[in-house]
Amino acid sequence: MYIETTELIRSALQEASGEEEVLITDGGEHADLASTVAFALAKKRRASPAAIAAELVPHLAAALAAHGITVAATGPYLNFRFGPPYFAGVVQAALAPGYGAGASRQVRVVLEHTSANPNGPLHVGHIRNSIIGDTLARAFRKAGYVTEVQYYVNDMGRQIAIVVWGMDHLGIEPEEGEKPDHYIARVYVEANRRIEADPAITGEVDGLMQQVEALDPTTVRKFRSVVGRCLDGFRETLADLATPHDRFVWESDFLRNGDMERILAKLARLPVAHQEEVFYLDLSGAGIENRYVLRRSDGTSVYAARDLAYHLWKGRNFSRVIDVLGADHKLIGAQLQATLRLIGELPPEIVHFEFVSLPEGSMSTRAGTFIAADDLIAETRRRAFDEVTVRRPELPEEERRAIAQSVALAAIRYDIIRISPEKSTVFEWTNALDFERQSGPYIQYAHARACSILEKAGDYTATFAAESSYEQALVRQIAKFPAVVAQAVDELRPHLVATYARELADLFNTFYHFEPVLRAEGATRDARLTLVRAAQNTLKEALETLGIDALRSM
RNA sequence: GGGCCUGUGGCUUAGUCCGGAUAGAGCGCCGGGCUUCUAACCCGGAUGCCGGGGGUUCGAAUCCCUCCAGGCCCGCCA
Repeated sequence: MYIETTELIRSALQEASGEEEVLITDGGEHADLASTVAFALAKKRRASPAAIAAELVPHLAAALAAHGITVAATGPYLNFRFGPPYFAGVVQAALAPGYGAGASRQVRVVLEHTSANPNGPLHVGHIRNSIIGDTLARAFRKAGYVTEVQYYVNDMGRQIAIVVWGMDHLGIEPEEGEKPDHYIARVYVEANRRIEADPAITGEVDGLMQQVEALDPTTVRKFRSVVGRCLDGFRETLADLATPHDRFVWESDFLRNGDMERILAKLARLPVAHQEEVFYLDLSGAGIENRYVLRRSDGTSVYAARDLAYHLWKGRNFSRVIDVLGADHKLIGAQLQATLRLIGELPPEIVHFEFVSLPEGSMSTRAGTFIAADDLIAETRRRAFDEVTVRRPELPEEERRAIAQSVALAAIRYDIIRISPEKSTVFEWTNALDFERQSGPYIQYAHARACSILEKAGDYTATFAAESSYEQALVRQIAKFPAVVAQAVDELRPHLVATYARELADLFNTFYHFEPVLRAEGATRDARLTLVRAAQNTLKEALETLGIDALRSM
């Protein structure tokens, strides 16, 4: 309704002004929609913007009256107000299950996120990747795209070789009940310590890497075992965060199936290819001065070579390829894109997010200075449980536990997704554990309140009217949901959904605070209940797009 | 040194791509509201030369130039 109405006004403006670009902006408190086209026309027509605006009004009014839209000029601004048909239409649309979805389209999208090295547990930096990626994937699906989510498993890198060396030489055993990824981190940290003390070990690690590249069965088995164990740990964490993957793609598969050799052979024939000790590409033609090294002097391939094969495969099997990567991958991402473009393959669209650090400095798996996602989840659940127990002591423990789990997930996901990806952040416990305004639980709470009102209401007749300014403000926000989903997808900015949901909760809270629903009578009661239902459904759809449970009670 | 990202009240942040009407919000602070639909809530108040400077424009947080500060990258790691 919002999108359609905007288009209606756009064409009316184009018609009336003769301009292609009609400068539509949000009307704020002045209007539902506004246009500043009069400023642009002022120069051409050598008249004052206000006079031009006033002159356009009758033409616009005539064109839009049938749709219940009124027009007024406030100085140079053309202000449009949507009428009762709009408000009624919005509420009606918002009652439908799945509100906000775009028309389903036959575009296959592959979205890669997280893809952390399996050398230690996921930490609070990694899960920014998971949460941005997963929210984006949910938005894509909501917008109507067929979306497959993949995790690219780096199962043959140096880090893994270091863990394998540690397994063979250090005799570190898992502790009772220790998650495998945490155990592997201990081995990795200790192995690195040994390497620092005795650089000769690096030679042994190199040997392991050569053996795995040569597909030596024993070495391959060792690598697989380490990676598989770590991944088992990741899967638990990712399940806790509700950031699932449809497929885990193993890097070494592209070595085994020959894809990597094929693309390297193809690239070797390019004029930008150079073989001096190492095999590299000169991408200065694409504005990238750094050498893009694909093969070491000992003949083994580097990560970038396998990644090229992986992306070639994705590009040939999907019509859009999206990667969520840390900002530290910007250079290698640009090199990957440039190379694929060079050979006429589909390059990935990359969403980069900036670093998460700790107040005391940056996080490092190797140094053991990180906050594990598992610890964050456990602590947040504890806090949430205490909170639920204080508020709802009458509920059985099992139910409080279940609510706490959803609340904790909401707090964690929202705390991360609300921030624009390009902003670097510092992880603070107090922020992560905040369940008040501008938090996930705050939005969940608004939804639960709506559910509670509806439950107590019993039967009512759906009635579409938005009388008060509180009701209208709420309807205006409800109307924008489909546009917000579409925009989040178009611009690859999932945090727009987070901002939207919070504003929706704000407006709903204000509305029901001032407008009694259950105590209203007759048609007013019906209309308010209908609006509560529309708001509840929109909140639910928005929360689910954010990967947050829309609790009916909390 | 070069490249990319960021700089908005004490703190966290939306808005910046696509320039418009008094820059939104949360935390914290001050003051109010629970015999009334769950107070994880609501209402009111104080706090901003939108990093500095220059420019473009009728109009700049938003575009351009420049300087400053912070983060990241510049590996035969991933």
